[in-house]
Amino acid sequence: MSQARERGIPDATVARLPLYLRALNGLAERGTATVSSEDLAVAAGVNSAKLRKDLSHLGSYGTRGVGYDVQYLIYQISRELGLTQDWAVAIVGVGNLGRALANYGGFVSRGFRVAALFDADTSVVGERLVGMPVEHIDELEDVIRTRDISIVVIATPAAAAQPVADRVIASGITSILNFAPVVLNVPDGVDVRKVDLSTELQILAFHEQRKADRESGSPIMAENLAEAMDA
Amino acid sequence: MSQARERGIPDATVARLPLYLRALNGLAERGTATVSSEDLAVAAGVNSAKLRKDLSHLGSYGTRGVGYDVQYLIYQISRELGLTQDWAVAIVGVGNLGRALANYGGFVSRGFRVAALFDADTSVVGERLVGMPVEHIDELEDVIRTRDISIVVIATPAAAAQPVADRVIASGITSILNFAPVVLNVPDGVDVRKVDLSTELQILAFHEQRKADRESGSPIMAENLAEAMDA
DNA sequence: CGCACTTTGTGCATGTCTTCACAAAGGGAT
DNA sequence: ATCCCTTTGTGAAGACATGCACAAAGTGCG
Repeated sequence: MSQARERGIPDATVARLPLYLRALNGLAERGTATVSSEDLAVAAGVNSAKLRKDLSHLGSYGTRGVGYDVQYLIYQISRELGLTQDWAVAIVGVGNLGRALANYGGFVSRGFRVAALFDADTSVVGERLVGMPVEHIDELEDVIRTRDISIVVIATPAAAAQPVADRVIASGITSILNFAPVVLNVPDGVDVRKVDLSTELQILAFHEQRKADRESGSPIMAENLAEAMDA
Repeated sequence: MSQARERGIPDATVARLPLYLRALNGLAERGTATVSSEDLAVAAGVNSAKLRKDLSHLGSYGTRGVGYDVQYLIYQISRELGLTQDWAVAIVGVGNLGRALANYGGFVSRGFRVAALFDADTSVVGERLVGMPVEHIDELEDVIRTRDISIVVIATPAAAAQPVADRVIASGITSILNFAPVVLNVPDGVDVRKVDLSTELQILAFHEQRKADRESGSPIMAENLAEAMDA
């Protein structure tokens, strides 16, 4: 049995568990009862050895010669990720992105509940969205405490992000999902995850450029030497 | 000098270059002419040794005893990321998320231009957004070719994402930014980057749960829950 | 010029992540 | 019960990433 359930799941593994969970939910919907690491790995788009090692960090939940019980594995991963409880989430900033997030089905479905919406713009305050009224940012501290919010999503313009972060941290929040394109300055013990649209595009552009270079470009590359000389 | 500009910048480095670029742009706006690796590292939220090693992969652009010239470094990173040219981007799926993306200032500002918007819903087609009409998804292949689109952003519902991916790849696209919560199946040579809202939340929940466990919790409880589930 | 000071660029050690490859474990058929 | 087949869980090796610590390189002052 070894040290399977000792605390300390690698970050890289934690980052992939949601992926496995989604693949498993897909299988469950199609009525699949058990799945091998090989099949699940394909569904999740990873290498099967990696998948097995990842799952081994949670415990020994497979059956040799058979595979993993889909429902049981869903439960185990959900529990490990903390999705067997409900997390109350607040969204700050109700622009297009905030609306997209609020409407996003995946939020509500599994473990997360949008419990508050905030904006600084008084022409938006009062509007109802997914059954919730948009509240003024002045209510932030009160609402976080009274509604037991534990995760805050920042979807404000860049300039507003740091002040909002400071305020929610002062109210006891230690988990922030930041969509604003700034590096948030936070004290130890506060987790910030950043989702950045333009960063992702820039990484794509880098690879796209390299592909273009490879095709038409560098005379130094051996494959192209012959053609370069023909010209 | 050594082998600075040989091809092969580590992925981890590429992923951080956009971060440095943003920090540098912030400094440039405030009129800073040069910056040390230490100060830039703080602005970008990384370790200064890592920053220097990352930059060393691009070449030797610093001056010992002084630091880096802000404007020059901005140019060098931009060039490496391929931002000195304009990339025509198409957004497929004009729901709240698609609108948020289209309106997002960061897109246009630096190297990227929204050149087409598509949706399958005929009640959305024809609407104008950031000066572009929303076009019907049937036009996808034609527009990609005639407008020289090189990057496609998928912001559709989950079920539509794979068919859209298949079609854009058949039209010659090799760079996709996917916001739909599915693993896209693509041939070799096609780059897909995935942005997943619920994955990020789940990772936060994991860490939040661990913080809670550490304060108040018995580590044995989890084991018992699992057994209760078996019954 | 020479010296003191700053800051880069990098060799090296350390740590983390990935992948291979296989022994051990279970299922099912005869 | 025995054998064969499938599939897990993991030790070990390799690849990759990080961070320390310092020599080399530059600035500017006296």
